[in-house]
Amino acid sequence: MTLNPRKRPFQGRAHATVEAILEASAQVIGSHGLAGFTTNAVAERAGVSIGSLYQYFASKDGLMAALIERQQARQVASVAMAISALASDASLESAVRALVRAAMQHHHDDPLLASAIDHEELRLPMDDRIGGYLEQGGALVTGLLDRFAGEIGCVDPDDAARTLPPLVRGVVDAWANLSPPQLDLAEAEATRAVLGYLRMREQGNCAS
Amino acid sequence: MTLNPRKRPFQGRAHATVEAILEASAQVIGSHGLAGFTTNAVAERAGVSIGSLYQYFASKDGLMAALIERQQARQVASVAMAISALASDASLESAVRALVRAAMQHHHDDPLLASAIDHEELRLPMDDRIGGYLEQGGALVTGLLDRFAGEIGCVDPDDAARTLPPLVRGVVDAWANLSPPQLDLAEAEATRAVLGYLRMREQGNCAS
DNA sequence: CAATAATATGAGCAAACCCTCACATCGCAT
DNA sequence: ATGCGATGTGAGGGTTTGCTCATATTATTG
Repeated sequence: MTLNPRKRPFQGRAHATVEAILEASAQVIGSHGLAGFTTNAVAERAGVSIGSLYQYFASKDGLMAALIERQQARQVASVAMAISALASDASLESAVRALVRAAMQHHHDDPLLASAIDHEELRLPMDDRIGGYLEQGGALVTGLLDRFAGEIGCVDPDDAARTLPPLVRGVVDAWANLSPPQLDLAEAEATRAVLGYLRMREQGNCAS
Repeated sequence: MTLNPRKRPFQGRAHATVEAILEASAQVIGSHGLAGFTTNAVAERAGVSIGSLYQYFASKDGLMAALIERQQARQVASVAMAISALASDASLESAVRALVRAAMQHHHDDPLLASAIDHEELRLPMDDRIGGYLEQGGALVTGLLDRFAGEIGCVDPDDAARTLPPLVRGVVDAWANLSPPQLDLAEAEATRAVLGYLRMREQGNCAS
């Protein structure tokens, strides 16, 4: 009944097995949705036996929890990468654009996987396991906002850090899931929304 | 293999049965997620036999498709209601606020259900069944934007109609799913984002 | 080269799954 | 009242599911 891992991989090949299982999970969900996400299907796709899967994951939900954690970590890493790659004289607009691009990558590669993780994250009790990533992501955004404190309205940085990622996510998903996907518009619209949000001045209670 | 309904309810009680099944589906998903969404569980919760369920829905996926359609229709209806309830001299801000509130209702009542529908909508081939609602919702938003054409920047109304609903959705979900939920901030942040998006003027290619 | 620990296997069990079908009940028209 | 179509029933068939465990293979250690 626990969601925690069952056994740690000590040797190299064990680590490779765990990685193959997680990658296979992402692929199965990405192509057949949560409805096709069965432990047998994952094992087959990963090219390992079902027994191996259950040596490292205590249950199907445990596997899902690990997958969520992996995706969260990747998301934070790609945002961090995008920020650190920013030129020192970058404009607010180009900074926002870079962040939007980073966010687009994951969600557009695999909208089925992204929405599945959204759902399972709500269902499973994993507050403690993703809290850290949320905090890291928040810190990255607040750090960036400080750099452009002059250009932005009176937003509370912590609020912005909570609001912006899901905002971008929602807009990007909507445009990217059209057929055919409208990636350019997705980027443009998300950027517009973020910049509009950041620059807005409320009706006067803002210390100019 | 078809997603279409199997038999139409002619008598009143049959219609009640169909409604009970759909409502039970929403409740089951809302409390146990897609993982708990089984046809037997739905029938039991609806207080009907499993046989009755399969008289009106050809398959589990067919039931899901009908549920998605129902939810979409409700969403459009509540937005239409919010718009028509607007005072004729309402400000853009109060109009946006009303729309945000309408959007908040569904997603906050049942975030698990909302995210499940998001996922299944991607997995199932139902472009033809939800296209109409998308169009209706778009028409409502463009109509509203025309009323405030002076106050807003140079947004394409069709783009805005596609961008705004998921934008609001993302922001509201993020704030409403905290524990404890921050409904006031959800409304404030979503409103801010929408107003910022609408009022923004691009860097000059806007026919003032 | 043992010997021991780590890793991998897959047949298969109990439970749950989706869905069918033969039958019972209900409501309306005549 | 009678007939007939519409509606409701639920046991259970055939399949799939999550998961275990006895066993085999591979790596590491002394």
